[in-house]
Amino acid sequence: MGKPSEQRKQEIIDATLDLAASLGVKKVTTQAIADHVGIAQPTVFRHFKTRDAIFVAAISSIGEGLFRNLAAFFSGTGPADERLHQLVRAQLRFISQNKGLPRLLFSDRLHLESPLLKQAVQKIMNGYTQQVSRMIREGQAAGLMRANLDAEECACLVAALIQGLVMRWSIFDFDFDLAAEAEPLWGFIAAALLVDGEGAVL
Amino acid sequence: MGKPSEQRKQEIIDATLDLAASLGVKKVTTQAIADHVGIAQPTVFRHFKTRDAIFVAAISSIGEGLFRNLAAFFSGTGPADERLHQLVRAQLRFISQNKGLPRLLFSDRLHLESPLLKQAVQKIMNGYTQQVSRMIREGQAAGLMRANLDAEECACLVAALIQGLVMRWSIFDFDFDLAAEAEPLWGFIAAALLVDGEGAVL
DNA sequence: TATAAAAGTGAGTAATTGCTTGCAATTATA
DNA sequence: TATAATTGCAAGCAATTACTCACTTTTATA
Repeated sequence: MGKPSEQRKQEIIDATLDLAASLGVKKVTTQAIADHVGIAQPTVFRHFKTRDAIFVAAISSIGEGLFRNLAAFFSGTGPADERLHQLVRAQLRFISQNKGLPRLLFSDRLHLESPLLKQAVQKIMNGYTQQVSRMIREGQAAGLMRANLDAEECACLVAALIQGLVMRWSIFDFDFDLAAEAEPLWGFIAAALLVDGEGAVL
Repeated sequence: MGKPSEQRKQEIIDATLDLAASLGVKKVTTQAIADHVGIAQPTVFRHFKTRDAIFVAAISSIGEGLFRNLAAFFSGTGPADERLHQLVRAQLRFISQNKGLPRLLFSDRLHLESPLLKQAVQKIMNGYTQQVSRMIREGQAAGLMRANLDAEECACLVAALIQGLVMRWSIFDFDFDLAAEAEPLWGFIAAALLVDGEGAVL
């Protein structure tokens, strides 16, 4: 009967993310996945009904991984500004170790071909901005962040900053240290959000 | 002899951008381009050696269009902060009218398949951040922007903000008014960069 | 108007690739 | 051990698609 289904599924997902990182989404054919896992190509379809379903599962898997990594900062107990700082750092670190994420994020498979895949990403992004805007409101309530800011709008822009940075990283072939960008990035965000932000050093 | 080559080339480029905007890059087949222009599919290859060459030409064309739209703000005579504000506004307006740009930008064709295409984009991005960092240095010299900021780093982050916003726009099916985001976006940038930024209303 | 070059096309090729099918091997369980 | 379910695979189908070729039509120009 071969390996149990759940284990194989995860192997297929991992192979997909590995291959996406190194080859790009387009080249992640079901044959390539099968070779990487070490099974025959039709066997892939024993575990996923369609190729798209594999990508949806991969996005969900990596999304869950990201949230598991960031959950501590979303709901921690320290001051909101420090938690946001740590969040940015942890997020860039996580992404720099999961290059499959930007590959999937910037694929046209996501952008028009697969509504399901897009929905999965929209869900992740909405969850993220919701958590960040909550943190910003906490920071405002504590007098740490400027009260005249629209928390939700700011959360979107913080997300945009990170995504834009990741996109630059992807376009430039992952050839700079993404995690190292956390500090100047935080300098920028702090300057924009914090009450005493004008003193930030970038 | 049919239409002169230069004119047909532009028609093919325009068709490519139109189709990319409405269908996504993957579905821009040479057949679809030919249909859209009103010629036979092999005729496309009279004007471009390969399909990739069409995409490279399309990116270059839209990049030139963008710079033509922004040139006035790069080298204007007014205060640097006002020019940057207008730049952001003009850029979002231009992109919102050229949806083919994000489609190409977020395609995996760009991200791994076609080194030439990626090079074209890298060139555009480098030119952009160079101009913006020059503006920021002008703003610093005029005492408008915080002197302790690294102009180049800030320029990258401004670019990242816009790209991230455009990406969000693309992922959410172009379903909000991108141009309208210019003002809150500028509020955020102003808060981060300007000497009196702490008073900015977002 | 004659000519050559360029633009255009119908028909076809080769390669890729998602997915199916019929059948064999393996394993859980009764 | 017998049975049923699941996992696995070799072979192949059907569709797509970038690109070629032999040939015709159009146009510039000498």
